Amino acid sequence: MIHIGDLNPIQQRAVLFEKDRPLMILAGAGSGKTKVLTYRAAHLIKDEGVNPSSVLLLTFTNKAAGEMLSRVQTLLETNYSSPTGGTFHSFSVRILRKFGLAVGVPISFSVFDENDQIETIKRAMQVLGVDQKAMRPASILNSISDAKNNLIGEKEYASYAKGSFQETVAKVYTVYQNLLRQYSGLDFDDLLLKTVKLLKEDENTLNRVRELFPYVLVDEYQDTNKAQYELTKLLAIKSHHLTVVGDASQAIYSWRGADYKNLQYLKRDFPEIITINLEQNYRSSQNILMAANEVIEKNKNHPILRLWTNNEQGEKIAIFQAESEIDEAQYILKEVKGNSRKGVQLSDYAVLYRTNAQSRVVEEAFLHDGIPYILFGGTRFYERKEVKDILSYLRILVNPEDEVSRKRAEKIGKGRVKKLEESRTGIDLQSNSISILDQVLRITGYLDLYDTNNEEDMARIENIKELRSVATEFSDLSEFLQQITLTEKESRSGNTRSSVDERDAVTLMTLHSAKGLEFRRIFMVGMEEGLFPHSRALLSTEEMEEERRLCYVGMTRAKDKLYLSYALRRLYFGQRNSNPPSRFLADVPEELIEVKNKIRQTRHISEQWGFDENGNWKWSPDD
DNA sequence: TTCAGGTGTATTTTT
DNA sequence: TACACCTGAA
Repeated sequence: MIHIGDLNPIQQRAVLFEKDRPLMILAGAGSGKTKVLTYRAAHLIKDEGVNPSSVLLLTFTNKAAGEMLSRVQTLLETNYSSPTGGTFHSFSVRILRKFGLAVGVPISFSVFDENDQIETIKRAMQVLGVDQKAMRPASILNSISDAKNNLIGEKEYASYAKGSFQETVAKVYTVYQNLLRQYSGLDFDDLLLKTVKLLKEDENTLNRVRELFPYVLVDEYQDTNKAQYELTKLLAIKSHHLTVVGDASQAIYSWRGADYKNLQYLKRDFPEIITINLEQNYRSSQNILMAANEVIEKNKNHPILRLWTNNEQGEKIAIFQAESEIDEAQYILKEVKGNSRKGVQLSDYAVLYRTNAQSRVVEEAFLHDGIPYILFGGTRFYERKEVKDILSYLRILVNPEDEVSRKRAEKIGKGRVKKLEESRTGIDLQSNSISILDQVLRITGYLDLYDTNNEEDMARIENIKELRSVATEFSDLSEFLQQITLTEKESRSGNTRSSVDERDAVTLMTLHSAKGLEFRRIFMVGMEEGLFPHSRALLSTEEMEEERRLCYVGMTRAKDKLYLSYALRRLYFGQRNSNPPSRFLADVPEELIEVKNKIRQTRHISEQWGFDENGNWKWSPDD
């Protein structure tokens, strides 16, 4: 038996719940959802005798997948092999490599990332003579991606298209798909789409895959899109061996096609599904939890778990009214420095903001005072120029049809591509990825482009070395290329900026990237109408609810202390604005708040703003 | 092939 | 304000 003594009774029930029945675990923030899911996987294997490789764990990020697998492994101890796990996308790649031919997917397809997609869209627009200034390729791609996420193919889209925009999209969509076929390329969305298509159309494969993975466990189910929903349904509808974990209140990716309603749809497709709610929170203080509850309660369109905790009441929520964005940053600085003397570490802090552009002011303040920080979300490793350059060489070797990569390679230098093509016959594509990579570097002389005395160039060379070390992990080149496009790597260069001890640093990131993480002390900055909630969400109830969920996610990251701040005047994209304080602030109950700035301590903030008796937004700063 | 200068655009970004 | 992208000239 696996040891479940450290779980609460409800968690235990979820872990031990009968294995042949579909189970939906609604798990609030900080309620131990990953713990429950990993324990359940371990329980199936160790106590129920399920073959480890028959257990399929699906998530959205490689990081989360990796962590789940290693946690299961720890629970199982050594004499068990690992369950199967990964992201929906990497799982799809594996299925398509093995069985994709049945729906016309070549084994060595290229995986097109967003950049490649845009390039292909541009090409399609060129073919059709669509003016790229009149219609932005990115917004066309958006519509196409949206359609794909909802399993709408180009023909079906064309039949629904209304108005000139959609009609153009429909045309581009068709040409785009033709180009992808020509290039032997699948974009991110196709990976899911084609896999669903394959399982729907080819019964042999469906049965085979069901045999291979009779037990399916999915984390963060509120983030699934239609394609992912269909995929899990296809896998589990017959066996009923499905466990999903999710929380509608933490759904913040609807703009990428995610639909928290999939949690409800599951009840329709699996009528015998049992729901277990995990509502005890182990992370936050009572005050933080109460405040977060009040904020999320305003949402009417989805179920809301009422979290509770045995933790201490804790400190009050600090609200700070800054004069400007610079003043706001100074406040953070002062607070961080003040507490560091009291034994609070820099790594206990995270500063969360709605938009990336907001990081700059905070960075400047930290930089000026020599406070080390880690900034999340720069250019991703596999999107760096030098990495993509080399990958484009490799991609044309594996898949000569890949015109997007060819174009990129030719931009580096036509001569180099020519040399590479001439040597093609001398390169054994069956040999190790790393040896092929080294041959490519030698043949193209790519490294000559960089000057070892130049600091920036050296960083690029470092990245290439990093890429080499990843290549050693894959023997098959085609598999290497397909998987790494779907993998985010921790990029070490250029992120930490300080000479001080690198391990202890404040974290700076967007609210979105904070999901799933926790910190002792959280600053949420820019709590202003138009910024957070963002101006784009102001007109739509749906989007406003998502902003509110985002606020909830941010607040529930904090264990001990939550700081909310806003600025009376803010310079944003070269414009000076005066935004009213965020409506979310007004939802935090008065008795949980301490107002940090001296100026307006006399008057309680909720008298200054909020909704008036007619439900209209009001704001009256007293100067 | 390279680079300077003009132009357009700026929400979030798991893969 | 800032920067990615495109264009055209050298």
